Amino acid sequence: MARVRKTVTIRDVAEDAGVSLQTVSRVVNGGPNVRPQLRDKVQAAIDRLGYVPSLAAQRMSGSRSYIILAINDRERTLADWRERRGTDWVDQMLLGGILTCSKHGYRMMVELVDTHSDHVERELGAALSALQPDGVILTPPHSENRLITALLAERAIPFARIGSDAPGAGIRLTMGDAGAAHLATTRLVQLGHKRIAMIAGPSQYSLSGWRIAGWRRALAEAGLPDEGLLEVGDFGFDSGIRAARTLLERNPDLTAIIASSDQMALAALEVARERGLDVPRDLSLVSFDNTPIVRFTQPPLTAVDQPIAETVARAIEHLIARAPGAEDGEVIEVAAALVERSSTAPAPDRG
Amino acid sequence: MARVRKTVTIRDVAEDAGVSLQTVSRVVNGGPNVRPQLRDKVQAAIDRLGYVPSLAAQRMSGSRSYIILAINDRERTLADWRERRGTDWVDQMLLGGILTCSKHGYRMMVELVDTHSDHVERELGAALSALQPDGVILTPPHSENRLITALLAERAIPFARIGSDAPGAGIRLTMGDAGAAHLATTRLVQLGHKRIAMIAGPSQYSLSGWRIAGWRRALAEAGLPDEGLLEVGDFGFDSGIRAARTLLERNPDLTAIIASSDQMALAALEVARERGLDVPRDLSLVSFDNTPIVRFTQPPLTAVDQPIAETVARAIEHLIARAPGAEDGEVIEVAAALVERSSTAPAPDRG
DNA sequence: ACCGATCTTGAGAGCGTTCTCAAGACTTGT
DNA sequence: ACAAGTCTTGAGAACGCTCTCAAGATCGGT
Repeated sequence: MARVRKTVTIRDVAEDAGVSLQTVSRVVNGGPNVRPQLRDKVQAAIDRLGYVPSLAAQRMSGSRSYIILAINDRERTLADWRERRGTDWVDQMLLGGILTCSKHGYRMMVELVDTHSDHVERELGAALSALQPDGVILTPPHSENRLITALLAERAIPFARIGSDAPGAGIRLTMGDAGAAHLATTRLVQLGHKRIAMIAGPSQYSLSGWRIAGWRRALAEAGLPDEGLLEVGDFGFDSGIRAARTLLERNPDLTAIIASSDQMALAALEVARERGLDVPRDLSLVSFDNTPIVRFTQPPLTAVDQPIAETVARAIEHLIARAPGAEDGEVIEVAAALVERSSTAPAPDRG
Repeated sequence: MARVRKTVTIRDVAEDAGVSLQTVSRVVNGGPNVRPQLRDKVQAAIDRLGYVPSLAAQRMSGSRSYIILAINDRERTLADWRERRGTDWVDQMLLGGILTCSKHGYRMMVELVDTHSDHVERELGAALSALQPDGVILTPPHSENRLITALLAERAIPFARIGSDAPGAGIRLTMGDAGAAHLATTRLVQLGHKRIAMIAGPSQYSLSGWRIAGWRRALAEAGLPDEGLLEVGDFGFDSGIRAARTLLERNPDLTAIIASSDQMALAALEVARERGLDVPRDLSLVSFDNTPIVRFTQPPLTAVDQPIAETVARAIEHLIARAPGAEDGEVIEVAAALVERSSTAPAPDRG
């Protein structure tokens, strides 16, 4: 039986190096005003003993908690997960978060919260009290929730809102939704398409509006109409089926669809198949999100890649470093990219 | 400007209820020996004030940290993520973990560790010192790593190893790999297949061996040969391409392949396509993992669904509850299921 | 009623860290 | 060489909680 090793504390290091606790603390935190010689001696002791400060104790002593909390929607996450749909937001956030946090000595935690329940405040409040995070990242639809932002403001916890339009406290980040929709639409225009429809997300999401705006602007610039070419879904597969059917029935001359989620794009692909339309020969398709599944459909889908991980990374850096310009109310835009695969092609020749 | 609310501490509750800190603590922790009347009074104060204990303070005072740490391989996770391949392990673990943890008042954190670097110990040691988790969950290949298990044993941190054969400390959990491979193979035998190949994972992974064993046993039971029908990949797409080509060239009468990962199954599908073989008419295909992508291929793949989330959930419950039978060295088996889709069919008639 | 055992409650220390503040060691300017 | 700063270091309190231990309240048996 190996003897259980006692935890190495700051006191052990102080004794080993023959200095006070305070000096060790200063060295650990890179504080100023420590003579180089002493600093080296302490650092040597730290390395030798393998000392790492206890997060809990650091938090206790009134300094930071070194925890960033990401809030996700429980219902949607669980549904995605249960149906093995791919929990894109969660893993993208988590990875972007973990990487960025660890770079700065922070940790990321994910909290699932019920958006629609009356006790959002209660649930979130409990998490905040327990964890006392140094920052919170809100994704849609939580980033649009007034109750939540008010709660965070009241507790003076810095937070970042991703994909929200609502003004107010907190840094805001967007993933260039309008620009991406504009880009995708313009690309389809270049390919000769004249009737380009959009299946949008629900209107409660600010990003739905941005995408519609980008699409409209591109159409207007090309002198193309948008009447009858917009349908609204809920990001899910079934809503995509309904929307795609409606669009294709109403517009016999439709040659391109932009869907506001991969699931809805998959649904559009399915509808095309059931109507005997070949993608991309008869119908071009662009989706939003670029989750792993769209690479393996037949054909692989052209998609707008949402830079979730990068956006979260940016959010975290502002949160912890209070990076220059991290004023409340500032808006940071991370650009999305269009990944062209095989679901887009020149418009069919209507000879 | 709303006034910033001060954190509610146990002291506030004690004052409000007119009792000592200790009594509040007992109520919060469900301690024994508190008169019902007093308990109710304290509970009322807790509810009124919205008190939630600080995790950091709890940890400090020598009790538990209420943190479960899951260790994942950094390299593999990052590669999966960068290529938008779907980080199945991460999100499945995370979700199973978050759900189970929150049910018991715990939190889950994910740590990415370099398996192949010499400083695994250093990296992991730092995480353990900082977080002081109450339990650690190890997935392959970390669950097979002696250095890691020794480190955890030395620090007396309970840990669970998923998918490892290596004896030693810690609870072990498997996802019924042998059984699942046996099940899949038997199903193919029932469909009339006589030449059933396997593309296995690397031999360092215990689960590779288990799957091969299950496959071999099923073949033996059916009186079928296994010579020349085994190829080894590294779970990745490219290795699957090589393995599938080799198998099909070497065995002209091959009618079924079981791949030990979704990526390798996708590769086999690709190879079938390039050789003009129709799946499932000419070749049946079964994959392992059942990540979201295999539902959207053409045809959708029959797959062994790895119950990662459930396994993690079980691991956590043993770790925190020290559930009955959580003896070190115990092995818990969670059964995997076969999800039949359209990549399997009766063996072609060799007339 | 009385004695010992058991319940219930509270007081005080301690967990590992950082914060505040004060004391001593150097500088610098004259 | 002396006063007035500036650096460097350390002592002690504080953070919010649970642990240990002791004191008072209550109970059961005679």
